Amino acid sequence: MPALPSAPAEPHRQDAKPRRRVGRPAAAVLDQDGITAAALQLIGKSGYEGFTMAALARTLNVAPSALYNHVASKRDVLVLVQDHLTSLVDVSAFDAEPWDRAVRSWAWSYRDVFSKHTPLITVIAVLPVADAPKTLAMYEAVSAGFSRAGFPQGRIVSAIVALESFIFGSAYDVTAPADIFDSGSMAESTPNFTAAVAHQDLEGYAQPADVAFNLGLEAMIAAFGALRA
Amino acid sequence: MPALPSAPAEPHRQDAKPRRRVGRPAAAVLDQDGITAAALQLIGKSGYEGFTMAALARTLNVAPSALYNHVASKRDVLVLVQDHLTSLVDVSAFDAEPWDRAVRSWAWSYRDVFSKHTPLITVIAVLPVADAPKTLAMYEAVSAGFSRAGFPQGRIVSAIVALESFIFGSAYDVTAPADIFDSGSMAESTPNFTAAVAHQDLEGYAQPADVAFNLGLEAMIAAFGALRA
DNA sequence: AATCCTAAATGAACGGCATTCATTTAGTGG
DNA sequence: CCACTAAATGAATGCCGTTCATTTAGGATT
Repeated sequence: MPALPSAPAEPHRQDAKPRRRVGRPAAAVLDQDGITAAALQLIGKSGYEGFTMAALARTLNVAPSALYNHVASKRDVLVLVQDHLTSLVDVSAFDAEPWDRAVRSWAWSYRDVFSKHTPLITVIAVLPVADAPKTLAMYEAVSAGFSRAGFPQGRIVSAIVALESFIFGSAYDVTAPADIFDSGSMAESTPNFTAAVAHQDLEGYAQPADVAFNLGLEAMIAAFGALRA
Repeated sequence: MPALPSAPAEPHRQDAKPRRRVGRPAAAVLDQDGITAAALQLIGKSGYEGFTMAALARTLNVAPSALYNHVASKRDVLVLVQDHLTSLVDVSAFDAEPWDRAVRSWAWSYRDVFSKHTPLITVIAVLPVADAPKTLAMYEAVSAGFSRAGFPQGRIVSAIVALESFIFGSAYDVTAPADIFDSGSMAESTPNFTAAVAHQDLEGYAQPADVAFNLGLEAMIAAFGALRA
């Protein structure tokens, strides 16, 4: 949905002003923060298959239709959850550590958060930052860190996007089944790949997904680090 | 669904043997190839929102329930489509060009194919290769190319997975709205990021997504290239 | 204190969805 | 010609997100 300059009285707002309006009815059972918290808890308990508007309403002791006074759609709820989760991503290292360590710490944290919420990746990957203030705050912290480290300004956004793309893809990878690369009955016809799978070096990591993530992340850190002034 | 060792008479098979069984009824209106082709055409015309089992059946002049004689679920159809699309990814450069050029050509082709089919990424990213023979064939071609180029065997799979993760994430990026990084009213509170967006260098590319993809891909090619013997 | 206004909750509907199943159809091997 | 069976049908199921006319209840206005 692009912009809508003068939409009159939209049912929901992103910035959680503490319910002023003019002051009329203060006894609302529901609000966006409550919905977000309940959604997060429901997803944790039932997963994304069990996350329905009806189930969400049930945990809030409310009729499903009541949710639509605070949220325009189920997708809206997912956006709220996504933005909350992004606030859990650790950007603190950008204030305290050298650039490469900060990127490493941020990237692992980012991947870990969303590997438990891969269905949100389709939402976050194409969501305008204006609709997700906490996500925007993360970008601010990261780009400030890049700037401070002498990263050329014209490439900051591209570098962040490249890292983020890698992070999202790697988050899926975490959830892949352990036997994803078993060739099964086709092993004879794929000798190179089958051998590569059999001899994969785990490099001390517990999960293959961690090895691949480390490999790609270090590649980017090394190459991007060389761009700094 | 994990393995099912002795499932009796499963309704569908991946390898398209030319309809033998014993030889009874040869006049089937439907088969997996026809379903795949029709699905691909329907998706092209109506997108993934318009892709329903009912709509698919309609294009085949068949009742929706008839599809279930050849396919166990809608997800199964998506797997068939995904595997077909993967066969469109260009791996030919691995036979004809040096490693770095081959990786570059393969990665751009892979991203271009799936940027038009991002809803399939959730499927392909966690799908066992045994369920997708053409996808397995792609892995074979790529890992053979890595092997021939002197890439250490223990890291071939991890390197491919890292590249693939980046490719999947980047495919989403292609579909992002042009104004995704507009901070809107929050611009004053995010000066570093807002400036980085304003001064982003497009480096001659038509799309910001291409700049980021190039940046990340070249980083990986450079770092992985150094691992070769 | 009585009235008005309005945000927010309700419950019944709607259309669409994937999927199931009892039944019918139509070729083929015996 | 018969028996068998894969494949097609069409009705039914249950769930989903969402809409809407209606009711409720608390602060504002007088």
